[in-house]
Amino acid sequence: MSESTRIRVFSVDDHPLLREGIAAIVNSQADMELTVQAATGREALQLYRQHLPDVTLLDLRLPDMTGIDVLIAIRNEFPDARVIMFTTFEGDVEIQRAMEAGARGYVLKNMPPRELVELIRQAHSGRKRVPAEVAAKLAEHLGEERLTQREVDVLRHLAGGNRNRDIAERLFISEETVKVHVKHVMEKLGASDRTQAVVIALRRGIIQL
Amino acid sequence: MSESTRIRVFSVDDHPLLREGIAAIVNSQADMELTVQAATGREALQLYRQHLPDVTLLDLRLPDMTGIDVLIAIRNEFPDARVIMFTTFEGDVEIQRAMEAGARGYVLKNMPPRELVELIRQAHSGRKRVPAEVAAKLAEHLGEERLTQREVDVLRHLAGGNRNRDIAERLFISEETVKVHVKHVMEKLGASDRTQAVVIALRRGIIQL
DNA sequence: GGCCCACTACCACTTTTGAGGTATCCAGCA
DNA sequence: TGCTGGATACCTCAAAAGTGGTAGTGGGCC
Repeated sequence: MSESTRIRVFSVDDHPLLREGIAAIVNSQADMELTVQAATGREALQLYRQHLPDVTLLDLRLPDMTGIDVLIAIRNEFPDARVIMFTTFEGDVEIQRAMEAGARGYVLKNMPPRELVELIRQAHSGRKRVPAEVAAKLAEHLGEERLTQREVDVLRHLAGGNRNRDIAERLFISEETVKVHVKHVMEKLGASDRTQAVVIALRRGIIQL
Repeated sequence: MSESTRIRVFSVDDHPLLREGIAAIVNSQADMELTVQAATGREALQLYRQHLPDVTLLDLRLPDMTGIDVLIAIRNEFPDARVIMFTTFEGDVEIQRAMEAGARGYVLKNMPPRELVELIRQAHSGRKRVPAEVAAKLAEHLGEERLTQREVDVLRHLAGGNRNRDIAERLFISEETVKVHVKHVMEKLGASDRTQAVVIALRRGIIQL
């Protein structure tokens, strides 16, 4: 296989040791090479433009911005960009948002190297695939109504330990309206009280710690 | 430097790609080598006995047990074991428990490779060191009273969305006693309500999602 | 023996939450 | 145009949470 047909892989992750591992695995394959690496979102955007890689492995948590935002920015400029989200986190909402933003895959970091390179090949050839494990997470909450922006706002304040009255003040609405939002949040998440709502939201990737 | 004086490193982590990265970095050093790897706690204990490595890099989150438990088990059998905790998580309570259990270091996974190998050398030569970043986390809550076992029990039930009455039933105590525990938890964590107490506890590594 | 601490328990009281319901306004859509 | 969904608001009422204080019991420690 000639140089020019190798899949050029771009790795974006703030863990140097993990990038080292990716480099080792990718470069051990005859049909691909790790062309360039980045540790932050800003760096990722800049280097993407410079190198126009074939496949990008993108971490969800970066020091300066979220992987989702990087993904959106890249696909905004380059709609054909083939990006695989590569992360430890498995909240179904994060998976869903990534796929909606045009990710070609969503892989957990504990994935065996063999499967990772296979996914890189699949993403490169245009297929959109996620491992069964990830798909299952997504399927868990398929039919469910998702939270509105306002509800997520209220949820974040809940996590901060604010009383309904305080939330009302901060959002410039009445306490009664806050109660309505809280009620809807609990209903949609299947929580029995605000505390459980926050825990479920954290688990599902709706809010972050 | 002869073969026999190389630092023999043991890596325990359920992320194959990260282990790959550690292997690459460690083996690139003249004075150390990655001798053996494990992906689970059970495996770690078994392989430790077989290989008696000089320095162990131990992940905090493993599929079958916590890294702390593995650390305790190892140091129970081999009190001189030199173990460095190696993890993404930075709750001060987890750091504290690891150091109390006899860890020689506590390193975040986003650490630059150069510093990691330096820490391996330091741990091997008997020094107990943590990076300033980690030490700062520890210092944040130095003088504070820690939660009792019972309080942590109650906290876990809080996170599950249980009412005081339900917690009382499950722990076979009165609801009034539960209230006392909840009050103490909130006081010690500086939380204004049970929801914030749970969020703080998650952030500090007192409970897990 | 005496002391401290964790756990337990009960009482009284206020504040906050959560469950009902109804209703208006506005924007987007069929 | 009429319908729907989201955000807003107000009402009532019961239940739960949170605050304050007092106190017994058993273990461990000086």
